[in-house]
Amino acid sequence: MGSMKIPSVKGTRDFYPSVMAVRNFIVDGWKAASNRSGFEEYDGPVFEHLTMYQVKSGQEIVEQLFHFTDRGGRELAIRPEITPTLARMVNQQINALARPIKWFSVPRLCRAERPQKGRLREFFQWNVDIIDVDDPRADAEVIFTALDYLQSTGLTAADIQARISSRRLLAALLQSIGIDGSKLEPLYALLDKKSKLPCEAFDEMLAKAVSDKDQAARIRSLMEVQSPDDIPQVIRMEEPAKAALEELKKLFLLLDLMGIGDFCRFDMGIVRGLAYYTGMVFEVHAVSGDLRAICGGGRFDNLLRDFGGPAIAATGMGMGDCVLEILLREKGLLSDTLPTRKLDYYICCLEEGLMSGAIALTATLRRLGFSADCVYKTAGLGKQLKLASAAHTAQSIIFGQEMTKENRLILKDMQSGDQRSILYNQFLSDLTS
RNA sequence: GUGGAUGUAGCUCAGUUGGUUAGAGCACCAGAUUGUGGUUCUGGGGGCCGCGGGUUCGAGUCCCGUCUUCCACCCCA
Repeated sequence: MGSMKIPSVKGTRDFYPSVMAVRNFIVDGWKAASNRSGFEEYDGPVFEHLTMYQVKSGQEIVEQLFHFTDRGGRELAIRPEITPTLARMVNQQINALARPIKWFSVPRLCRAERPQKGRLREFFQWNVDIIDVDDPRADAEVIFTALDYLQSTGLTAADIQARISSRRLLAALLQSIGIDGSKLEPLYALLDKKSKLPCEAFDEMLAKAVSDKDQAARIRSLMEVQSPDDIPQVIRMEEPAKAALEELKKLFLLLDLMGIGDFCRFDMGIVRGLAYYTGMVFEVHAVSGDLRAICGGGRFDNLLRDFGGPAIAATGMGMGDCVLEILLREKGLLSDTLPTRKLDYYICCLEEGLMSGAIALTATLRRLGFSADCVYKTAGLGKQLKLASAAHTAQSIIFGQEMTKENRLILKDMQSGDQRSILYNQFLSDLTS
């Protein structure tokens, strides 16, 4: 029992300092982009009542949750997404919160799925949501914020592309073809898979889902449409479809206006598996390679209502850290030598008798707001400067014979290598002036 | 949940038809250098060869099981 080696849990990562630096690099970028677009940060608990995740999902999803019973008999689950928490929090204070609400979060999430490329059991996911803006402006801003971040990492329109469609438009078109409203949901799941399936396999599955051959043929030609403008040539547009199409066109105008038109493309094949989307849906994909989506989202106007609140519009997106990190690495946009710490001063001490002075100066520097560290043991200067270098310090302070004889310390700039001696008291007063 | 591959030092990997005491590079530590870092050279510490069982005189090597990781499927909030 005493000498058991316990392995890490399947699908989890250990964030050693060098790995943590990468995670921070990503998360800091997310937060900066959120701030640029005017989002406020929030967070919730890492576990919630299990039923919260059963509201919108079936039994299969519940099997992919880490859940447990607490000592009071409560059925709880570790959060697999933060959107239900967002809905709960917003509903709880809906009358007190200033609207529109623009919130973001970077929650740590867990899903009990089998790990594979770009998917682990514990991960981080950036979420941005806009609540109570029933206008394509909000959809455009969500897409903009995601693309603004991705551009800030150095990715270009040659690397990534946002594929955009509309659930509202798709639903209206399918219904005008004659598909019954109750059949829409299973059809969404099938259409969402189209791009991953061979043509024949898709046709076969479509034939099973839609028995009417004429309907199936029209769905096939609808899915081949390249531009929203071509839709009227394939299907006669009725009023709901016309309105949805106008809304989608307005969204693309806004994306052009925001200067990200090059990144955005209409794609009838973007459906998203989930039932709760009600309008715009989008995914950002790497142009080449076979990575899963970097991020995805859309409009879900029924969200708050489904969680017992008022019917208020909402739109948002999520971006996970796993696929993103793989892509950034592939594109050479992740340095493998990100600093794990940065110091203003590192204090080297060459004589045991000077150590108490070095300790005191280190503490003084820290209290003044500088980052500072000091050797634990006196040693050769070469070795101490090596430690200073490893600590990524801007300057080294050397306590040596100059201190003993003249009360002077040596200040060495680690970038240039230049150094000068300065009276201890002068150094201190320079800092505070 | 299903299928395939994988596992040797902290990391990346060698390791002959099964045959002495399991190797290299990188990383780490020390020395060259008792007052000058990122370079170089020399040396050192580190291994239940994933784990359990089996075959064999003998297993890192062959067989079975199991776990991990990776890949694909299911799913994808």
